[in-house]
Amino acid sequence: MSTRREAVHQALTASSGFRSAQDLYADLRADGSKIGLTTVYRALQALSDSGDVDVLRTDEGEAVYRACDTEDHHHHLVCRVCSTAVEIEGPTVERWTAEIGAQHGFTGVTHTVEVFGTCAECSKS
Amino acid sequence: MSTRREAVHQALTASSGFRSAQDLYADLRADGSKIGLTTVYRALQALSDSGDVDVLRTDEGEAVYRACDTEDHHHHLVCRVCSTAVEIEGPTVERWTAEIGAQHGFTGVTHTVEVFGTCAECSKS
DNA sequence: TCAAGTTTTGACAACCATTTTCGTTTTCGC
DNA sequence: GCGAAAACGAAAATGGTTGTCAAAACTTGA
Repeated sequence: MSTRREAVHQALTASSGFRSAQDLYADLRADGSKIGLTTVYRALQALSDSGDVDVLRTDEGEAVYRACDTEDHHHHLVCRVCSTAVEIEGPTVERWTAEIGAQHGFTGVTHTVEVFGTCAECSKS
Repeated sequence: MSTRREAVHQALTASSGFRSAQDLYADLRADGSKIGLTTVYRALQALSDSGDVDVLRTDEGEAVYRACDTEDHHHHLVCRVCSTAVEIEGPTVERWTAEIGAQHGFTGVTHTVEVFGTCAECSKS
């Protein structure tokens, strides 16, 4: 893993939430790095290809990334104020989606599940 | 509801799957309509604001729309080949996501759940 | 240590879906 | 019909993301 890719990965790990490529670029530049925006995109592409980071799309269509603890299949509970995310697992949903697919004769069934809310911290204000 | 908006709504209803604004624009023009791309976007915006159509984002970040039978909260089982979608409901997921949120002290919990697969028809080939 | 080849990088331009702008056309109430 | 208000559409602007390409950095073999 090249230094630049490491830097991007580290910048991501420094946050507990989902960050956009532009966010990370701004962070890195603010830290004095001379990294280019193109390289940030390339690093994130590579990291997501290798399964080291998770990607999802905001309602506005922007791609946001997160360095998760586990590489196993999981979902997220995301705070819509501070964007902090908690990794969640759930045999319940896995079973449910598989059943739904089977019931309608679908094969190769996969799913996307994301839960949003306001975290305890942010709920205070 | 204006004529143009109706035309867009109808074009959407003609399909059982999710379509992008660009798709619908192409369809309408192919049918001889002189509608403009801007108007298609405006119509879709209005339709989704009023809850008449559902929106979701593809992996590429493109917005796709669907005219669903029910206006109630529901999810979709989407064929990744022909994009046909089946509307699904599930007390199971609703309950599960609410519990997950509560467990972590999150308030105002919502969720997005989409199931993908290859439909029976498309599985044949 | 040095030169040639390979990989990585980053400035800039290109892309493409979507939004804005703005002048024109259509619709509607009277 | 008439005029105000809403809807339209062509073209330009926006903004995230990707492609291009020459320069910089790292490898390798001698």
